[in-house]
Amino acid sequence: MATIYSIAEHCGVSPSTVSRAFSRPDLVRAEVRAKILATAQELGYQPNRNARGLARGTTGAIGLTVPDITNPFFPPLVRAVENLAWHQSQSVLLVDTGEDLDRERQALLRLREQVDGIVMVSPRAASNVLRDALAGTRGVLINRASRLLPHVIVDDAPAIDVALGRLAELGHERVAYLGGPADSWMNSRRRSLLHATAPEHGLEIHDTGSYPATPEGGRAAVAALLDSRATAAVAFDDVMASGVLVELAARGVSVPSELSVLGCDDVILSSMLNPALSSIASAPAKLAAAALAALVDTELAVGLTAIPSSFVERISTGPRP
Amino acid sequence: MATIYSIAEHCGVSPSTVSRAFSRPDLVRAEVRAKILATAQELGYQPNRNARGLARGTTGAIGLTVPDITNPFFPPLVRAVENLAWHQSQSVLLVDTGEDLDRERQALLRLREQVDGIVMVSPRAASNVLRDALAGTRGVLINRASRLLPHVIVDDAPAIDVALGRLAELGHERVAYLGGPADSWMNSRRRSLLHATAPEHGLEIHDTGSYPATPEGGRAAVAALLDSRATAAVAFDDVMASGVLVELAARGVSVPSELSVLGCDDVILSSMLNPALSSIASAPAKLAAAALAALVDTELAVGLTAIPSSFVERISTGPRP
DNA sequence: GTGAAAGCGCTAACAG
DNA sequence: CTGTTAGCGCTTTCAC
Repeated sequence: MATIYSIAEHCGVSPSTVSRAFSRPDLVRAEVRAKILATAQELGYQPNRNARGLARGTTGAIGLTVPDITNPFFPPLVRAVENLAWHQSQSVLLVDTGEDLDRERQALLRLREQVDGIVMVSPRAASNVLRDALAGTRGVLINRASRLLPHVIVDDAPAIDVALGRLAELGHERVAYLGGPADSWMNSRRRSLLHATAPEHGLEIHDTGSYPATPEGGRAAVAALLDSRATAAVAFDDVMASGVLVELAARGVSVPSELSVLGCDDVILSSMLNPALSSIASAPAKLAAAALAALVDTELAVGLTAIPSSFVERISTGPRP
Repeated sequence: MATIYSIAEHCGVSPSTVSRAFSRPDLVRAEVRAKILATAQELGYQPNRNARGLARGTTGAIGLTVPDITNPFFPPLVRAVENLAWHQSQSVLLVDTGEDLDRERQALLRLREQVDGIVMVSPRAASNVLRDALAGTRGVLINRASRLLPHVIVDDAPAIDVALGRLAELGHERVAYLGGPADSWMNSRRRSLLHATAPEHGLEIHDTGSYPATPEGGRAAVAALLDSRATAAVAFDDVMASGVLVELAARGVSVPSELSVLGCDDVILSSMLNPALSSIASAPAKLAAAALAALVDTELAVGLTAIPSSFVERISTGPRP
């Protein structure tokens, strides 16, 4: 394997010069540098990251923890993080915590030794636990406020405002909120935004309770939804909403003519459903970019970056029956 | 930060003893070991992986490249790989190549320096390019045969046999195959399996051509499908099939009463669709396990591990109209 | 500009 | 069983 030594020998210079040619090119005479880079190329040299990391105290990698990559909300986020990291020559260490708080903590302990910073999606863990597990390693929370850690969240306010406005325009008066997991930060957030925004549009919000953020959760919520006499429903996320659509179809309730349904997150899935789901869209690429920025920007010691969401109207929403 | 030196000092032993206490516990007297482990715990010691990697020539990480993690086929696979790796104290470096062959090659060059082995999902790249980029680093291909690299593929034969048998039983005679990307290995494989298996069930396969493996690809395939006068259609994958369902609904063709539709891969999505999609299921967890095993098992120098698939019948398939 | 030398934290012979 | 001694490949003063 090519090392700076083999290159040095090849070029008749010292290893330090080769090292400089890569890390501080300006400190090396142009022709020497050119020669070094050329033979590096030729020998297929790739710096050994362990060695570099050991010497520099840095790793060239960032950690990314998600609760369940199988949830369609995450892949676009992971993809965006990976992409951005790639372009800054960083690698991404991914860990799927399986919604297991203890495993999540373990993962942070393990990751913090091998990365320069960690992006965490953790809707449930107590943030002091996270802070302690990080032990000084830079960490950024996604979609979760915290007084202890920098965080980046999608701000659903604008989209919720638009969505409710649109529902009002369509003649709806009573809107049900099909809640997600009670301990999820985004769930509380969405619920309170709905309640806060509804009056401005002359709408009434009816809470149907908390359900798992799964298709089954959505199906289970339908009974309460039908009882509520609401003419439109907002589900905690699109995955739940998919279950709602399935269950409504099974019960012969047609969407949107008898009932309007909207989801949140606008995952890829939403446009594949039948009827295509109207949704409150987060912007995963922006979330990722903000998170990565916050990982570096120490100004933002414990700050918040908010990414505005938008409302995507498809065909699961229509006029009040 | 705690190191083996601080622990050694703390315990009045030499650094090497501390090192052994972790890597070769049997070589250290029990009480000494206990003391070391205790103070390690107390000091919050975590071995520095760069140092360890440098000294051992090993990294404790494996690479995983996927073409597009946003495709629902991949998250369960990624999850399974990550999970298994976790339990063997390995980390996973993920890279999403964005279906870009050149970027994929770059990624391998970069990864090979920082991992002990690479699991690649690469339906298109020439396998000699992959082999060269690996430059000796152990690499395993998923869902793609190769004479140059060890590989693990799902063997669709059993499930296709069952599925076609079932279609025959339901009275179908003419089945359309809605092909995926022409250069995808799995696409050719599925097509030939269908053609090979159909006669045994008295079925005729009609190829409708190649389409992108996207919902739009599926929608686009519908025209040819309807022209084909087939009464059942197998799509290259579930994502395409979702588009087929959408387009059929738009055209007022009802599934399964007028046309049966099946997908491949059985991604999570499939059960959320309306009607729920019958699908030829790969077993991502088994794929992952086999791939990881193949990464270690040098016996399997350039071998093949086949994972049998199964047929999941939902409600998009029914009797011939 | 460039080289020599020390060291990042850990492992792995090699002696005892 | 345990300590001593070299490195692993790269970065980084400090001289020249």
